[in-house]
Amino acid sequence: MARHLITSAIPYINGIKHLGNLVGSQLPADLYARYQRARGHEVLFLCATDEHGTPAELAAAKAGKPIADYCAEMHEVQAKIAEGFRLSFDHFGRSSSTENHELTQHFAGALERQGLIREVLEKQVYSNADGRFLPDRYIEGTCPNCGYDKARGDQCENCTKQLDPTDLLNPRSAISGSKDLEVRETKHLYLRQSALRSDLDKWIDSKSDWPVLTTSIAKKWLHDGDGLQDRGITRDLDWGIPVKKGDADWPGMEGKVFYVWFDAPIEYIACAKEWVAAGKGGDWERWWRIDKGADDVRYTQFMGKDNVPFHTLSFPATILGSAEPWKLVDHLKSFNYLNYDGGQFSTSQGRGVFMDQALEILPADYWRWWLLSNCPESSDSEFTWELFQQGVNKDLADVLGNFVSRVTKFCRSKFGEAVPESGPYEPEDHALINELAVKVADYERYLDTMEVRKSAQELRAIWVAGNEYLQRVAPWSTFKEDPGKAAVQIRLALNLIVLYAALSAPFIPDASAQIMRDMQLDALEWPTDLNDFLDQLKAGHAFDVPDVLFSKISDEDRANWQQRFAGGRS
RNA sequence: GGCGCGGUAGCUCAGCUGGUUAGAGCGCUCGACUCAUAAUCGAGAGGUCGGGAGUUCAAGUCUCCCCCACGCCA
Repeated sequence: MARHLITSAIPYINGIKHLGNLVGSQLPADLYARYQRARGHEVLFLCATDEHGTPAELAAAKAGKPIADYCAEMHEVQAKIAEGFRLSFDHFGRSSSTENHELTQHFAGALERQGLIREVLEKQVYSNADGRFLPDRYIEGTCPNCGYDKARGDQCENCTKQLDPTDLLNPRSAISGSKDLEVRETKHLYLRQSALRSDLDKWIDSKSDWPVLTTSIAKKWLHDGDGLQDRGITRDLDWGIPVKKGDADWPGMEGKVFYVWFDAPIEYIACAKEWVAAGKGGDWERWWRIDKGADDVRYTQFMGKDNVPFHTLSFPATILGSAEPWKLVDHLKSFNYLNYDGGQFSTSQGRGVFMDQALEILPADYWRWWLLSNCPESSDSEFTWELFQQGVNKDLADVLGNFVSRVTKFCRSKFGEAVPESGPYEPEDHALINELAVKVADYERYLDTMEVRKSAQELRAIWVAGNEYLQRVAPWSTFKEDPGKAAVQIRLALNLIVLYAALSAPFIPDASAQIMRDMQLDALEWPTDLNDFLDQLKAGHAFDVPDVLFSKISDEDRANWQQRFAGGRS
């Protein structure tokens, strides 16, 4: 039995995520976690909300709530939606947890002891009216280059020129609009990533099995220009993890917090501690400390491509730099973007389908299946309502759902609602079993290597094989001359339904569970021996004819949704 | 402007280290079947693999140039 530590990129606390976010990390991570559990492996699957930073503070202010309350509420909202999509996290933590406070401070202390932290005196814009330092992008003014009057402190959206906040003419706070700004000196801590460059380079080079997308992004950051740059790990904010070295105060850094990019990935570790604190597990270190039993853990991270630099460089820099025996990621699965109807999903513009809305209109399995079988694995991919409708109707309703329906209804009408009395399987039945054995092995291989689209294709082919078999042996004809033979065929077909429930569970857990209930079986075991597995429903085993497993998406629904989600989110 | 990933049948995509008549699903056409959610199964049509040049006995698959789309960065 292997041990799998699996993490999904942690979603930002600010609002509900769209389907593009879901398919880029949480959903494939869940597929993998469910599959590894089904294979009998020990799995710790973690995710959390990323709660620090200016956007969270502003969102809370906009909602008129204290930041801590806002985060707590939004965490619950996201947790509930995750549950709705059947994301099987062993724990869904929070980067604002006390566990993460302690660990983040611990890492900062360890890095400091290794000589990897340096202090830098920076000039930053302070807004007297807001009573706070302003991040570059929250300062607006007139672009000195093109005269655009809503240029941001980091870049002018109009002429795309990169700017410094001090370049702006008539600068003002984007938060309050106040022009009462001044440049103040403030001290910050920098992580000396440049000193870790060759270590990181060697480490990345050792990962020959990582996707090109992943390593090419990492290599670019390591080698472009002057190479990997040192980076500030602190900010002048109220909301966040106070800057300390371990338990000790950090002289000169009072009132400052760690930068969100520094504490967010550490939450992967802290989340395991939260998992223990929540009473769900007994020992988190055996997952994370290679000196305490984690040496046999295989750690896989899932994320969108925008998160790759943090996972290949920043977080490993934190871990390597600490010189402590923490577990580093073994495999990193990154995804491209899912586009929406010819454009991008946009949280700010409310364009596309958001996770809560998706669940309002259709069950989780519909989305899980389509998103996974069309996930943006090798390049950006496209969501359109036509493709979604076609995929769901054809794959789920026609191929799988209808198979379950035709078999159970045929049996009920000819033999009753129980597995009929019958003899052993015949050559044509064994031919199917042999064919399936090959397909199941392929399916397992694709899932093991996280080839998501291919695994979905293979699963579908396994469903199709059932329909082909029925068409080939035609029990409705056989029944007329030789009811006994038809009974054998239908017994195999009924067993196939159980096989489909077991194999499909990582993709469509609710439908699988429904099938198992209808087939009156409890344990959902993985089919390790197909001959045995497909012989488990014996004569006399009662079942219920299921309700329609997947109903089709009508043209009318599709048209309505297309219109409803085209514009901004109401 | 630099870099990155792509440009393969109407659509969405596979094609590893170059090697028989370029593949899948959907869509389309025809046929079979009638147990089933007007479902299923079979057959077929459909591509000069973005363009050009080169390397090679042989290139979608390697090299160079160009075009297009997207993304990232400065």
